[in-house]
Amino acid sequence: MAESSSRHYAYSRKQKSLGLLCSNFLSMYNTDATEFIGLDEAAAKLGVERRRMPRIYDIVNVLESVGVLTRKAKNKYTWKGFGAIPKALQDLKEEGLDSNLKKSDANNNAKISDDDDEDEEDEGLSNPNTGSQTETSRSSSILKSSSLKVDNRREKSLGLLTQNFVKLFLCSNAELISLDEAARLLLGDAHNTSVMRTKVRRLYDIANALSSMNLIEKIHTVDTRKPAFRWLGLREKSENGSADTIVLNESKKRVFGTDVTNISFKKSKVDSSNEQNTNQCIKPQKPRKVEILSDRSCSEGSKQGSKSYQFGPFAPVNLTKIGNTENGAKPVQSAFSFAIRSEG
DNA sequence: CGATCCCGCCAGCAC
DNA sequence: GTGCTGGCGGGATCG
Repeated sequence: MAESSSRHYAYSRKQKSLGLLCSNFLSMYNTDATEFIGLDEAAAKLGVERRRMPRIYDIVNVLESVGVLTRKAKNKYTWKGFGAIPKALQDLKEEGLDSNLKKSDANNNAKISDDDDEDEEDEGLSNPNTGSQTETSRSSSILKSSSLKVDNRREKSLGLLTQNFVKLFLCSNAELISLDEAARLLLGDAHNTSVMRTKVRRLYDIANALSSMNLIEKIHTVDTRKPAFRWLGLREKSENGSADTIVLNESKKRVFGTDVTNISFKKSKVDSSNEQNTNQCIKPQKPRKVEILSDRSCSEGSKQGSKSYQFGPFAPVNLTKIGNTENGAKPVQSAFSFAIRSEG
């Protein structure tokens, strides 16, 4: 139905992309009338074949990680809506910061060069609102050496990876994060290509889903080949939203891999095949124009007073720039101890 | 068993 | 051509 207007080709991968599917999913359910969601029903309405059911699971897992959904039972979810995102993000942020503080507490607070990057407990990653918990092995101590088999899958789940990815933004002063650096941070460091590639692959899925929610946005730098993602969070823009200009001052201009000297903006996927969606408070896929100046002291912090969860001036530590993104790859000190997990 | 969903091959597509 | 993107589905795991 209704092929994309920009290209006249019959088939385009973008029509089946995860991001578009996520947008359609949100458009369909982003109404206060929504209460429960059945996955079979959702798949049928969205025209998703049985074979591509895993894509539905992918989306749902990402949405659940930011509080939009809550798994109720098999094939059944409760719709929380975008209004639940701030709380979920706040919890995520606290978890991330708390995890970092505990980690660096042992040593002096000056440096964080932790030798052992495999001791961190995985609690603190439990999902925020757990009305009726059935599992959540909250072993808040080091006595979790028995049920490794069960936790192993959870550690690699898309949902957990999503939360850790979001924490990267919430708990750091980084303005932009590329998927490579995110993968490197989330893995610890120095991994073989295979593991990295797999992790990056998952991050693509997550980033696309988060982009469709406008929580993040893709940015292309002119220097490097690789793009990065910028955290948008929940910002209430004027509904007009015409050519918002966002200015980054000098201090925020640090990226994980690269200097942000010139940034060309690029509108992420977003095609027009998506028909009219409801005029809710938050609609997926809004075009945005961003311009980044070289240096200009904008109003620091306190972007919006009413909302919280914006970048704090604090930030853990040493998330300064890495030397080079290329294979010279300085192993960044793992400031995010919550995410590090060395499988083996 | 069916429901979930992790993994990574390999093709599409933007430079 | 290079290499970033990401559809796709096999197969492992869960309940």
